[in-house]
Amino acid sequence: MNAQTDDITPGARGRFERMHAELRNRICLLDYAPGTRLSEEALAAEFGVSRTPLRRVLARLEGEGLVQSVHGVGTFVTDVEIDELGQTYRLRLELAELTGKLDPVPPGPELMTEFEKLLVRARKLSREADPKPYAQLIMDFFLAAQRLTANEPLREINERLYVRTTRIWLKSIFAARIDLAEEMAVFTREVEDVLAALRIGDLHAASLIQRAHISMSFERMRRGTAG
Amino acid sequence: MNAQTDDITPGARGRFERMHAELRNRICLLDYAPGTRLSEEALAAEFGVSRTPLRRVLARLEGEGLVQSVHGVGTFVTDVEIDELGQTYRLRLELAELTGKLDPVPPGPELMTEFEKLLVRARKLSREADPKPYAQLIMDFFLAAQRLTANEPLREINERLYVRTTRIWLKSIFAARIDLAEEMAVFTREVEDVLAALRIGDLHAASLIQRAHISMSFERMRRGTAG
DNA sequence: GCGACCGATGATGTGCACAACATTCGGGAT
DNA sequence: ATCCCGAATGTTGTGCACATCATCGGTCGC
Repeated sequence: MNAQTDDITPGARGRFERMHAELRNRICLLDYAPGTRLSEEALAAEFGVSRTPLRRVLARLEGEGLVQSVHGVGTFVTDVEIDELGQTYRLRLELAELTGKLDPVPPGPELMTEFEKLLVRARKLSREADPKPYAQLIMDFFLAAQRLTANEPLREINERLYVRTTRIWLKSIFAARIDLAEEMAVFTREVEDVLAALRIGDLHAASLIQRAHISMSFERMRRGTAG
Repeated sequence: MNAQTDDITPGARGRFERMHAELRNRICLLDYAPGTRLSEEALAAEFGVSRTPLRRVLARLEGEGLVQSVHGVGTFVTDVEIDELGQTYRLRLELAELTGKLDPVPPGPELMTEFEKLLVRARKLSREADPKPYAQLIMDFFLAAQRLTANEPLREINERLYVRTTRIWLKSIFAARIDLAEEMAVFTREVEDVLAALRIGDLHAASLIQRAHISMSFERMRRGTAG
């Protein structure tokens, strides 16, 4: 997810980072839905390594709360129950606002261009059966917004909570109860509003907008899942 | 660090948890100072296992930012430079206050008793050459304060940031520039004030007091280290 | 027929030998 | 004397065989 993740670092460390990033992406983009069993042997064969280094990757993912290994049964992509999801979202609300207050970094022209491209992508994205483009767009927007703070620990924590919750939210969205087109319209509006705030240099406002949208999107999910 | 960490869970999971907790404690209590090299073979022999499961523990610790492994060189206890330390402390300030606002849990009589015991320990603790009792007391106070919120993700993140920073702070304290007796007097005052706030049921005030003390203690460390 | 037991099966966990890598130290050419 | 190269050493990383565990299905006893 970080910038240096996708480069072609040689050696053992590079292999580890690439496998880790790849598996995390698959989990976040719902290639592996919550509950899916991950075969160590199959993944090891796919990446062309033995089980040993792959298991190290899985151990890291387990530390991040994305998978859970059970002796003699398998390693499964974690799911998150509604209670903990609510706690996490309430925390993400506050952290989103902090992103605009703690070590804020005014966006340069290239970052502004990136936000504009994200807005174009959001407007173009039509109804799709595959959750992947949605997940990718929303994650790219999240990552772009992360660049508005220089506080590295805050970014790390934000990412940590993001990958644990958004895939669950995305899964709920596609589970049917929620109107997908409306959800994307709301998201497009969020990008527009954040972009407007950034154009006048008000980072705190941008973070408040995101805070509001995180809150509302969770509320929509909660209502859609409950009925 | 959690309650279920120190129980005697059998099987592979239990061994892992126990080794992990033990090594984390040693790092946090400065048994292994920043920069120390950890020998996989020696630790494996000590715990009576082979290198394989021990390496899994080290991988977890690396994910938590407590150690770093370098191929062909060794795994070393991490140090934190002043810049990132400042970022982390600024973040911890905000999170400390959140602990009083997000899912607050009024302390029961047993927790109040624990705080009172901590106050007694703080008052008794005289000048010592060994940092361990100080580290243990401060950590116990931190853990007790964590029980004032039911927000599990917040607690997890608080702990994560705590273990990464407090050992560095403690190391600086014992590096000489800072008056140890005065530092402990300030800490005792913090426990007293938090206890007073809890007695009248004002959890937000308790969190604000802790926020203030985190800020001030970092400032004292910064000044002591800079000169 | 039904239930309990047990063996087969397939998964993760462990131990060990070896590979890859970085550092260090010593010897030889200049 | 100095610099460079390479072997020796010690470390983490990898591959593989086996141990341990949970699950499932068949079979035996009742």
